[in-house]
Amino acid sequence: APEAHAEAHRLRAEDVITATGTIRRRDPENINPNLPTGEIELAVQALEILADADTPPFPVDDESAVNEDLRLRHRSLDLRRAPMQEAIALRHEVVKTIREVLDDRDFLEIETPFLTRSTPEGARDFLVPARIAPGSFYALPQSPQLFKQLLMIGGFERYYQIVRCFRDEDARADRLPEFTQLDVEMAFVEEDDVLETTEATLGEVFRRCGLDVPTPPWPRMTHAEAVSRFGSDRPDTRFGLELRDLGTAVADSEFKVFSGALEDGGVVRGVNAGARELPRSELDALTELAKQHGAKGLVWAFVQGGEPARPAWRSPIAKFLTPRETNAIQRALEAKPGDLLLIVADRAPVAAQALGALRLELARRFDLVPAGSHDIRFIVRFPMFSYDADAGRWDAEHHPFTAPSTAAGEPATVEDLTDPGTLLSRSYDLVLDGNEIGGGSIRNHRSDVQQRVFELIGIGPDEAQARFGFLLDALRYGAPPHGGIAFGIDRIVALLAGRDNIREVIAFPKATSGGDPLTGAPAPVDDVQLRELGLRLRG
RNA sequence: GGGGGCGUAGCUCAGUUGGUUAGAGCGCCGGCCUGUCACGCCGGAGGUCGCGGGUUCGAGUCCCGUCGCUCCCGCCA
Repeated sequence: APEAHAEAHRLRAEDVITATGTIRRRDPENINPNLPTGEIELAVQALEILADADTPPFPVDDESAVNEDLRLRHRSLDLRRAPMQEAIALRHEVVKTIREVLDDRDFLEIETPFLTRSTPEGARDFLVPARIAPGSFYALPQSPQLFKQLLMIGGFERYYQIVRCFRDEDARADRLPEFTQLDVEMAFVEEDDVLETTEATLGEVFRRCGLDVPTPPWPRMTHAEAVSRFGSDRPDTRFGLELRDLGTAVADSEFKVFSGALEDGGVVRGVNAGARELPRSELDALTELAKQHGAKGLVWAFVQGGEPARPAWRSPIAKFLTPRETNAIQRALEAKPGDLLLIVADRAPVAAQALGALRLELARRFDLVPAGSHDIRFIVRFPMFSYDADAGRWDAEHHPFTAPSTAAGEPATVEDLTDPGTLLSRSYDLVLDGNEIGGGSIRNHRSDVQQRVFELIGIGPDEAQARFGFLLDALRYGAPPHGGIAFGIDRIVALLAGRDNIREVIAFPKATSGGDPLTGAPAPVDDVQLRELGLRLRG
């Protein structure tokens, strides 16, 4: 209609309208194969503008790259864009699938408190000042760990919850101060029961969302193997560049960097980066990366051709090594002429982390991950404790409620709990393409074992009672063997959606700073509120 | 707490060894256009160069500080 046509001239981007008319086929010359609706059109008889829109601060389309801070400050506009619509819908599909599978298996979704008690240990707690008890604080949960154990003791043998958790620590691309996890706990189970439930649940999620991972059961790899071969407890196994030990090859070396590291109880390890010609500047960048991960330095060497007149290596340290040593290193790394070798001599964990990081960097730089390939595996048999040199004591590697096991992998009894350094734990992580997407453990259901674990990490009976008394008390009244696992929903959805940070799959995420650009939180509060809480600000 | 990157028009960016009046594309505004669908054509507006200080005859450019965003180390039981 002419009136509608005239009205349509007033329309601007993002106006909200109703249009009434007749759907009809387009004339053949007007068909647009690029549109889903390209074969039809609406002949408008009446047009009403329900709300007109100011010019948006950025293009509300699918392809324009826009500064993320701006997007977050106008999130309602940003959410209109197809990538966000798709990500949020995918997120819904993921949690819906999880609920269906677990419901079929007779799990109950049970809520646990958000206002709870601070148990400093691990991450920093978010605190909420308590009006009812000035000077005291609630803490937001870092996870429902203790509550779900109480549910097991309380006779709910299959629990899950899709739940927000809070940790007051600095953010990362895959980590924000508040995040969502799928929390699962089961009674009368051992490791394989939890892992099988995981395979059933996430296997179905991946199947429905079109992620091509192997059919369960998924591979299990020990923590020791992961660190040894890939320099990481969340190895990306989709490409080679595996780490090799060179300790034997350089055992008697005159080269002080190698011999010194070995004498100090450290290691000399290396990776064969393959036939790559890197300029000095990029080798320096790799050295810098190794240093950033704690290594004192990085040795690089190009293996030369076989001509007798040429030295074996082009490398700053070539002159410090005997032909026997360079040959032994080459054998250990299966090196061929032209290969670039990267070697780190340091304490074992440092060498692993540095070489593991170099390995990932090389994969990025040379695009070594086959397109469309995915790998999923459980990492099992973690160390139970790690020694904190600064604090001079042992810490639980996973958390102190994890059940220990002997070096042979058998469940540990109180009598076994003597040398913290040799103990493993009954814990497991789930790793997808080099990303940790979940982790859990079999717990201590015997209070004597639990008490002993606390002792080993320096928490005496009185302190344990003060902080975790409600759990220890409950354990005394007969607790079933139990264990569980928790998964990072944000990470899983981000991986499924192919996004490189979790903010892209959260409707209203915090920024990396921890602040919320949308609402301006955190923000000061007025004196009346502070007074009610019995708080006064310093300064 | 530490290191790297970014910050110039509404958006995305360019801006040389410091040098006249800071540019482009898109968007926006006005005009023309009844078959467009990344429309087209003509015209126009729009900039505290994140902020503060310094060096200099002169600073978007160099120096110091600071704020914001981001990636990483530390941290994340």
